[in-house]
Amino acid sequence: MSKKVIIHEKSDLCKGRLRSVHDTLDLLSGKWKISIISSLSFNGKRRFMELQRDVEGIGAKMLSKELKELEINELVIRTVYDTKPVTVEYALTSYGKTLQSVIHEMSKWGAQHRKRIVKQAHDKSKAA
Amino acid sequence: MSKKVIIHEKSDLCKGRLRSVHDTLDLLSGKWKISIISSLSFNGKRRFMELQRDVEGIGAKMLSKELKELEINELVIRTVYDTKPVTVEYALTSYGKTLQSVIHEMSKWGAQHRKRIVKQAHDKSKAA
DNA sequence: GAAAGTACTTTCCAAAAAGAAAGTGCTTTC
DNA sequence: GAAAGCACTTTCTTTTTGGAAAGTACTTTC
Repeated sequence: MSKKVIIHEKSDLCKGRLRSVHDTLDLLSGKWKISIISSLSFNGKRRFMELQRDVEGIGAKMLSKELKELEINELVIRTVYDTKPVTVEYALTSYGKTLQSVIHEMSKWGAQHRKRIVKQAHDKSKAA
Repeated sequence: MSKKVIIHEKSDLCKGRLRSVHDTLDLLSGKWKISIISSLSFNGKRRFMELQRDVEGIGAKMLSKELKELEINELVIRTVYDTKPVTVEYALTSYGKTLQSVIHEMSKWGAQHRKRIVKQAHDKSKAA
């Protein structure tokens, strides 16, 4: 159950930073993780089906796989309630919330990049 | 030549942030981009073969593909010198350098995450 | 008692990504 | 003139990823 914690191996001094960036990147990559984290961060606790409805387009298999990976990395906790039938709730851990600074930086850069690309496209169409 | 600028479509208000994060993530994803950026950031200008030696394991096809994507997104400039045979140099653009804040956040988080995971593994082996 | 809902897992398949190897065209070095 | 270096591209094969559909098991509602 613990092999999905991807950690990159390299020896050099300067390569430590590279490895760290890759570790973070791998944790967030895949089409769905950011959307899942975002829903959890916005809504607090969420059940499987709720998440599936939040994250449009995701199938049960993918959702279950992504949640497992997030759980292994301790970003998300899964709580099972002994009701009939069982209720399962997912939530960000407080550790998961520490990712928010990273996500915020990415969001800021991404927003500004989009503006740049759109402006560029606009300028090009003018030139023609 | 300009279709590789990946921009996600979604309508909602809150989804704008999601889209921005995905834009950034897509730009940096793939096994090699971060390593290429890192070599360029450390060494300044670099030629194709130098990069291939810097980034261990990368093949010519991948290197050329990744460089093209970075170029399209204006993170890297490619300069051809009219020597015989031609000399080609790659370098980060000043815009490319603006990514450094994002990369730095990822690096910080990744380093601390690794510590956490290693400590956890250590604690577990003790308990056994 | 049939349908629908929750929480998944399993199987099967198609598409995409990645790597290995060879090829191109030109030049300098031995 | 053979070999090797630069900067790639092309082709072919393998691996990985992702999705659709069905299945499991249990329960509440009509």
